Amino acid sequence: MLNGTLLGASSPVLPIDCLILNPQASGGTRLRLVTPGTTIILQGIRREATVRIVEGCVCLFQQLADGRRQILDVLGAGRLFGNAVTDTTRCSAAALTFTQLETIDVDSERKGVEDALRLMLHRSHEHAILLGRKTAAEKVATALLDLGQQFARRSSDTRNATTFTLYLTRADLADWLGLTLETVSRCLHSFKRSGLITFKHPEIITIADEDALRLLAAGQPKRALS
Amino acid sequence: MLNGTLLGASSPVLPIDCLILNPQASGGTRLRLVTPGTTIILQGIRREATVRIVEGCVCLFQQLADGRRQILDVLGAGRLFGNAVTDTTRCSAAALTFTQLETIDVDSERKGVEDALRLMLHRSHEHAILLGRKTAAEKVATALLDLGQQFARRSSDTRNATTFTLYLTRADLADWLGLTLETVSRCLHSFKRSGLITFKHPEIITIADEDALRLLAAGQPKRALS
DNA sequence: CGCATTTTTGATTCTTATCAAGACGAGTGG
DNA sequence: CCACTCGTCTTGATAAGAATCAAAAATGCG
Repeated sequence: MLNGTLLGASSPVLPIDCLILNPQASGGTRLRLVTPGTTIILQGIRREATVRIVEGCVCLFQQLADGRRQILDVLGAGRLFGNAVTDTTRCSAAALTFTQLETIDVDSERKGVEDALRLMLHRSHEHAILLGRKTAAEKVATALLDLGQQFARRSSDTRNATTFTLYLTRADLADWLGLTLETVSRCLHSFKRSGLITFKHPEIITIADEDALRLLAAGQPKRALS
Repeated sequence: MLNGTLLGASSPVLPIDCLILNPQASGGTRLRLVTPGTTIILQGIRREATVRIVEGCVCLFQQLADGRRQILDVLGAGRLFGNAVTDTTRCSAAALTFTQLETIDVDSERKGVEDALRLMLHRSHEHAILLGRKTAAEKVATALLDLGQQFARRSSDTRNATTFTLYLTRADLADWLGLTLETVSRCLHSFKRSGLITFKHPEIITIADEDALRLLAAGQPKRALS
């Protein structure tokens, strides 16, 4: 386990921490704990280099030569990634929080792998319409709903408001949504002022008015946001 | 075969011609010819509703409630689509030219279906970085290279210039690239003026300087385009 | 507490969208 | 054969949304 190995330091956004996971060489160990900011490299061309997220949050991303980054998906507990599901030669994965990974046996979990692949494609298609055809506010609203669903905490709250930890920074959100971090920040504050969401700490978000957020995300006939 | 059935006429961009392909009911016929503008509906929840493009061009697209459209992929000969590969409840397919489709047997072509699914995901990821992080010129350049590869004609040309039929209109290109048709038109003319491409008819494109186009598509250090 | 990072906020610029005519081409019918 | 029409494409003027640039505020960490 080579945590701290320097790799791809050419880009400012790529974290220097880097974990090389080689399921073949790992022997008996099936579980790994990964620290935030770690870039996960799955070695081995074979489909066996595939893991399941037991707990935590991982993002899949791709980069252009000049450093522009696009986050392709944000994965929570239960999601799979690796060679059986994604082309790891083209895209990388990074842990956004302390994350526990479990190496899986692709042959005995054939069905799970296929479902993961389909889910990945389906989410990718949804992401395409978001990137290509939604406005900044619609993008951020869509992202919040998605993350709320994937990372919702057990809420002891009065209403059915969902609260979740935003493992992504504003810059990560921007790279996911095809925006800049300033625009993301402005959208979030606009939502806050409008009472759609609430947050005291910038990474603990509560969705206060899910219906309104859902309308916004779907591109409702525009109503002014303050 | 119900060619001409009215369906989804709510949207102005959706063609009124519509073919409902139901592989189960079709009996022995395996080949279908589809006319340009036809929206292809693959019936049946089962994975069997899957076809291979023998010849022609099909686009996969998705729409927002208010009519905004995002083309997810443009498929040429050899590509598969349908329930085994894409979620047909969420996205539709439309023929962009006379297209011959062949119903395939998903069980006997297990490997081919899996490869098609992987290709679809890979292209979707490339598309995401295009939509989210590339400029208009980079988007159009990338699209031209992709289409040139998929739809290249046998060229008896002197140089290694590739010529291809652009089955997509400017509006289609715009919906694929997350732009407007005017911006697409302006980019194409800018490329023409710069000598990267050539066209007399707006739908027959010749890539004159593929290397330069490739640099542009990859986001080279910006050099002014006239 | 002080430093580094992230986030917020403001002012300004720039890219691309929008709006608005024309131009071109293909097909139609007189 | 030639106006006429329709759809697509081109081109220009203007507007809007988001990016960029810049700096202050908040947060977290050692």
